[in-house]
Amino acid sequence: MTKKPNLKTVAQAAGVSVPTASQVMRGTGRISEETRKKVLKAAERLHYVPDGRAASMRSGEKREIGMLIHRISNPFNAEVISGVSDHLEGHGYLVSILDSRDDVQHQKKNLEAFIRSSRGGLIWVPAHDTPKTTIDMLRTHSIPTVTFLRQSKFAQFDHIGLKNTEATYAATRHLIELGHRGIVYFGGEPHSDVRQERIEGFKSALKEYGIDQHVVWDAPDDKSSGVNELHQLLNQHPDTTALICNGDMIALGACFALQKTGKAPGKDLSIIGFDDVQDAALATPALSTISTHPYELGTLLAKTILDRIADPLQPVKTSQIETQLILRETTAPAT
Amino acid sequence: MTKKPNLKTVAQAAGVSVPTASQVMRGTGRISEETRKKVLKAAERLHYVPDGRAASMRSGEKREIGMLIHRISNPFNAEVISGVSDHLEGHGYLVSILDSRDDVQHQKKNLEAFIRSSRGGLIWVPAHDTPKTTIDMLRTHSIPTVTFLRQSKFAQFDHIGLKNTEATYAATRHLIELGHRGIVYFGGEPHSDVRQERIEGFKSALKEYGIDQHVVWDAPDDKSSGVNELHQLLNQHPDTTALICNGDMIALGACFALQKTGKAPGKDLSIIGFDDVQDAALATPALSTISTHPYELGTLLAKTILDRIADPLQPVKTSQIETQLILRETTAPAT
DNA sequence: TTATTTTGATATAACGTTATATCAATCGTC
DNA sequence: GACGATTGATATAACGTTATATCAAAATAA
Repeated sequence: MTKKPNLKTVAQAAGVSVPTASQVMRGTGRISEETRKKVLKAAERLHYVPDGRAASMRSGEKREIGMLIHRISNPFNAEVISGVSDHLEGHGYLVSILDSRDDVQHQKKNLEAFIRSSRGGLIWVPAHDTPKTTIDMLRTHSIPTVTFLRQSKFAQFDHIGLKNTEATYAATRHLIELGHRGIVYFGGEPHSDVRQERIEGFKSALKEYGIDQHVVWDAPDDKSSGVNELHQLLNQHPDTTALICNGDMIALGACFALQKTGKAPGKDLSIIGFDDVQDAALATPALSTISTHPYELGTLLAKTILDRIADPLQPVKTSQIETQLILRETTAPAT
Repeated sequence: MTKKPNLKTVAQAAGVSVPTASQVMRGTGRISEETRKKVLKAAERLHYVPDGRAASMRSGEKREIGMLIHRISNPFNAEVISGVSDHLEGHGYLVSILDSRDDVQHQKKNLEAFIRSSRGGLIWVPAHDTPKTTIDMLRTHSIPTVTFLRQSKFAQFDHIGLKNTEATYAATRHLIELGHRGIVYFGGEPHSDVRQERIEGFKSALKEYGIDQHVVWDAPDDKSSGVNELHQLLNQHPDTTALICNGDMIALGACFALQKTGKAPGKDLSIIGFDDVQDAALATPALSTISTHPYELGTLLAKTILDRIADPLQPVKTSQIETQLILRETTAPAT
């Protein structure tokens, strides 16, 4: 087993100096065609691959961007990742993913390791209740950072969010115009800022139509919680005719629970989800929902962090992604 | 904005030499309590974080393990990742994920960047039709590598797979004992080795009971393909009474398609999935399926790569994870 | 011809760590 | 009180690159 080749090995094999070999590998400097070929041939023969650590340490360039997100298996996030990767790989970056599991302890550990590893930038969904110390740690090391979905309370990072308030406003308004009055906001954690924005839109639509009272039901954003909590909700608020859900998974769970009791989503209870995951369109009945544009969000994230890296001192930017109300089979006029 | 602190800064602030500061930070060497405190205080005050690149380059230790997988959003993979991370984080490693999207081009790019970045090891699901050149690249740089799920044809890496053949053998046998004779293997790509193993078990069970003829139906492993292809399958093979599916998603798709025509999974057609994703238990009717143990798989992967790193020359190891047939509501005696 | 620029390469130092060797000072031992 | 052992620190070099400065030789200009 031969030792791992480095520039020195290559240079010796090609009969040139180390800096010359370096220049050939990077295509910089003034190099004659003859020596260029010699070096490339030697590199090829030895299977030389440059050591990114050394290169990065000396040049200061970091060719890797990290994403730290709350749930890696979330299909929405997977689409965002695709958008980010496609764009950044085109610019010569490697994109790697860390999973915080929405847990501040994991997140802290990950960020510490992240800082040690000296990556070029961070695309981040802050975990719920991220403490100020964690933010400070990032700020201190002045790492180019863009957050998405959730915005940190404490620090000024570039941010790209969804038009949450507009989205639920439009959805609620649509339900009201279908004649619904008993509309409940279903799902999400009480302390979530994103959810707060959505409830904002929900409430303002109700208010606009003179409905002052509103019901918000807390529940985790997954399918099983939709299944488990629906009946409790309906028992406690029997005049409910429609749900605005905090996510598609809990909405689909609610659909299942409803069907189990012989009732039909749409006909007996109108349900609107959020995210437009693949299953939403495939479910029976197909779920009405709010579509965001995760791939485009990813592209925008990539552009934003490249801008931030290019000019770390520019003012902080915030943008919002448009959403779209998609009406399928789980929404119908109130009876 | 102050410059990023390094060991030199810290050492100066504490009035000691650089090596001393280094030893304090790592807790090695002989250091008096007094200087230890001085250095730690200075480090704290300056928010010092060591540069992992430099440390790794000098010491040869790599504290980061990469996972390169085919679909990051697959819930099965998400569980595996949890298992790997929990174990390796306990050993001081950072686990980062790359997504190959099951595309050999993406995979190649990712691996090249991976090699440049000098990580400590690779946990890998090779993309379909991974070419020999890609394998050779990995071999040449002697990166500790463990594959899972899919085994490379060309190279000898440590590998952890599922007991695919046993799993489908047991499932098929169960269906036969329920009286089924028209059993079809549904889903998967023709050139998949994993699938081939599963078909092996399927066929050998049939053979054991004197059923020589068998039907295998190719189809992508997702829900929509289950929905779309079921009727075609049933038209072409009207005597089908049971399906062994290549994955839960296509199985759930088949359930939906069946229900849409007024028939009932279990009663009119027995269906068994593979993976036991969260939705399998929540669906109506609940899906009978084969459970693998993704978290345990992850733990085993972590242990395996640690062993490989500790002793790169030890013989290649291969193991298989047990599976478990889980009977829910989509399997019933043949009528 | 001599002076000047261009070409193609190299020498040297630096990035931020850690491994190894070394060293003075303190300690214990007989 | 002379000797070796231990303690607590440091000097030096090395990891594999790249930035900068330098330099001889060839080409061009005056």
